[in-house]
Amino acid sequence: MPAPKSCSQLSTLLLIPCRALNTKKKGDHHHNHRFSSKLLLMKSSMLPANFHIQKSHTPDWDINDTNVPAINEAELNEFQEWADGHCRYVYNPNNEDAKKHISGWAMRNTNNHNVNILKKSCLGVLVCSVGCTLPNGTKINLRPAICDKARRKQTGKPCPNRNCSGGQLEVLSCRGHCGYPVTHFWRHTKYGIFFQAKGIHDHPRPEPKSSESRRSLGIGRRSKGLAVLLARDAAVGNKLISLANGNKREKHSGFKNCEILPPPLIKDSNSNSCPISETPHFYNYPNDNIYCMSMNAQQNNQFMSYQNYHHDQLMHQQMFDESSHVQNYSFVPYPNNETFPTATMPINEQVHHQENFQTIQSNDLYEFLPEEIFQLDQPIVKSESQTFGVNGVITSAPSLETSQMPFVNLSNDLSSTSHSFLDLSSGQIQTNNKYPIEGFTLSEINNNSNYQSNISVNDTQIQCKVNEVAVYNYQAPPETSFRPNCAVENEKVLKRKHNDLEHVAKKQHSLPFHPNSNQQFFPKRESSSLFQQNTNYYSADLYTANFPSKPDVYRNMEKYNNYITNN
DNA sequence: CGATGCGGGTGCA
DNA sequence: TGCACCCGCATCG
Repeated sequence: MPAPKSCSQLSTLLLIPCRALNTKKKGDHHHNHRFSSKLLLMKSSMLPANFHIQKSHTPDWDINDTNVPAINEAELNEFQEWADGHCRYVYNPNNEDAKKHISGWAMRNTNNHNVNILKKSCLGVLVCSVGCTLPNGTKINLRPAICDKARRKQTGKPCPNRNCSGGQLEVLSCRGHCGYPVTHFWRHTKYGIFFQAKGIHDHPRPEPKSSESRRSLGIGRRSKGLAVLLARDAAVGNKLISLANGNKREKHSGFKNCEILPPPLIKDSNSNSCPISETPHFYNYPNDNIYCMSMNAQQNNQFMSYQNYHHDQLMHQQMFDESSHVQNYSFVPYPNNETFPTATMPINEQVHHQENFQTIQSNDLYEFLPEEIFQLDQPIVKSESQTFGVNGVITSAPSLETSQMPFVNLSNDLSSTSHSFLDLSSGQIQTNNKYPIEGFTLSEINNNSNYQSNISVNDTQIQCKVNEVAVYNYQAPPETSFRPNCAVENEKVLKRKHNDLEHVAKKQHSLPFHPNSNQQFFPKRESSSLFQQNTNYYSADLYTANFPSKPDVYRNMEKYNNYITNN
């Protein structure tokens, strides 16, 4: 393994107890035997953003332990509304939120046939089926109803964004735990309310319950007057929150405190969780990393938006799933320097957790006209001049108009003509001047021992550009695209992705073939003179790769020709 | 009406 | 056997 480069900036090597990363399912004996009692040497960048080692004074426990430890009052945690990642907390038994098992995530009760432990699973988030964009650039991220019946009523309803044409609400399900929904466990003892979460949400946050009530006031029915009032209220409120609360919100964010803990003292052979690689780097929707829009936090117009859900982007997501572990990582000093001073996190984790960014929930923005937004305060600006810096700090807002499938803007440098890309069929990073691939920095790959075996690259940090897209030589999911030693789960994930793609395919129903490469692709609506013409395509080979039995569905040269003609 | 919790039951691995 | 998930029921606000 080569010596890490630029460690001070990018990563640190850490010894992590495997149990700290959670073990494999019981049935996966191979994994258990191989990892459960060992230490792993890992790059910190490969760890979840919310990973840090618990302080030693906190007792170890697992929610399924026969006996959970007694907890001193001093060891109780503050309530985490947005707990994410594998984490455990013990709340004060009198904490009202904990008593109600509240979560910002839409969690529904799941019967685990254990009267002592309440189990809940995440329902994901309601999104627009066409991935429309609200006037302020955010996406629809509504809270799914917990009740199945009510949720069924929600889905299929017209997108509440009045600027959306034809979109319907649909559930973006959570698959953050081995392809299954993230689960929360609650257990009450006289010492405290024990909480444990398994999995990392791979979808945007839904609107919190607190804002949900607004919908019942009529916003959802597009009652403009009230909606504008409430939207105004919401936007101002968000600004005020960002101003007034500052770090305070961190306490409730799940960003700061979410921990992956050392193994329980009482080994629980029944515990079910994913192995080390269950991080967004491996298979979470990597398009969390794209189309993130944020503002300068110090200008009080900060907000975050996932922008990540669009059916088009599922394609992109699939493409990037295979290389998600080599996407741009960012270096973020961990809030608690005592415990984990050099944690790194990918951008998407920042988006998940960084509370410098406020979420404007879409329900606050029904009927939200740009001019109305701009009347509120400073405009919610999108700037193309700002960038995602090398260290991954989000400071840019990719153009919402010019890029049909926007990417993280990684660079201001638009002059580069040489690009590297990951050839998934060979596992090799290749360089040419024709087919760049976006969204990762090669220095991360270089330093990544987990994935380095078949990858050799220059020590050049390649940064790709907004609007620049790659013909993607997709053949088949490589081994490294999934969790190592987790074949069963990988298969599940693949199956679900397959279903996703099928879903996408039905909606897209046609993709053209690239005239020169015989690959399918997503055409761009607008081509930029900055880039070579041939790079302005999204490959869709993965469609045929995933649906070898029905390639015809995606072949429609006529449509492509029409497209070329019209554009 | 929907959130929440409980629990019987099924299918899968 | 453990887990995800479905369903119905009851309670509560």
